[in-house]
Amino acid sequence: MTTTRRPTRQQSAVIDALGSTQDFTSAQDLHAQLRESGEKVGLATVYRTLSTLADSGDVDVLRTGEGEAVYRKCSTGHHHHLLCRVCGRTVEVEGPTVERWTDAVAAEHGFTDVAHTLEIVGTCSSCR
Amino acid sequence: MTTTRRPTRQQSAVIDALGSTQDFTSAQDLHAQLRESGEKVGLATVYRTLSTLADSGDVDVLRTGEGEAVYRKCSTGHHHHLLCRVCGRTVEVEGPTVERWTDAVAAEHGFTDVAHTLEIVGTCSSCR
DNA sequence: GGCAGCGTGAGAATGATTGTCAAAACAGCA
DNA sequence: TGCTGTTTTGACAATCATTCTCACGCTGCC
Repeated sequence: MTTTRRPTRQQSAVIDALGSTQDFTSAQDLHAQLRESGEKVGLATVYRTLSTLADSGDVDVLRTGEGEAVYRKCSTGHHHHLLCRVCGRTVEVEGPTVERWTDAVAAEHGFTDVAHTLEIVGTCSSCR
Repeated sequence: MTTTRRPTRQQSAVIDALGSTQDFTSAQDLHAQLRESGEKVGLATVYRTLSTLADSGDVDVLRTGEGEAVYRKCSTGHHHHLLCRVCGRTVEVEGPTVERWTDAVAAEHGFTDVAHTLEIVGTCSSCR
């Protein structure tokens, strides 16, 4: 993967399937979905494509309470997730405060090219 | 589990081990740690104890990026890590700002029993 | 002592994810 | 168009955390 290549049929299928919903979807579900719609894509390929996309920041990844990785297309803007530990519901939140703080702290310690991940887990009002 | 019972030796060992650090610790690590310190506790028991504690809300659980469950004794005052992506050096940082912000955001969305993870990755001054 | 009930632990089972490797698809070139 | 080296794919095996199973031992009670 030295250069940017045109996505293959399988990769496009994965991306399309992911784009067809707003929800977080697991690799397994995505694979089953592709199967049903007639696309022949191997499970390993689904995983490979997803992790590549995740690496390049084109999709969001997080873990459900059961430890399953779930993915969602969401390219615009950097944001964080508020996750319910009971029902798995997620809320997207933005935090200029945090962005500024992390940058400041990193700079203070001489770090550059800073990236960060922040995940908030709690119990949502309906699962109380 | 109809009545509250006195914790067994094994359960106490797990609780103590968990209490001996501020960090989130995986069940596997906890088990290894107990082994090293001479406590004979089965892995299954570590898992059982941890999930019981988690259920009763005595510990926080969340998932690492690798899908490992990590546990921490519920308390305030923890820190985050600033990680150099080149040399792997880590710096511990504290952030009342972030703590306050996450709590506020969570509350705003009706979330309770909030925990969070924040990791900052960058390039440190010597690896520039 | 003897019995009942629960916690324990070794190892098997499970399920998601990753690794392996031969075959297929593809790009560039003659 | 046919050839060749490279990349991607996919069936399957391997891995790893976690959960399940079930015989065994401990504790309290008669």
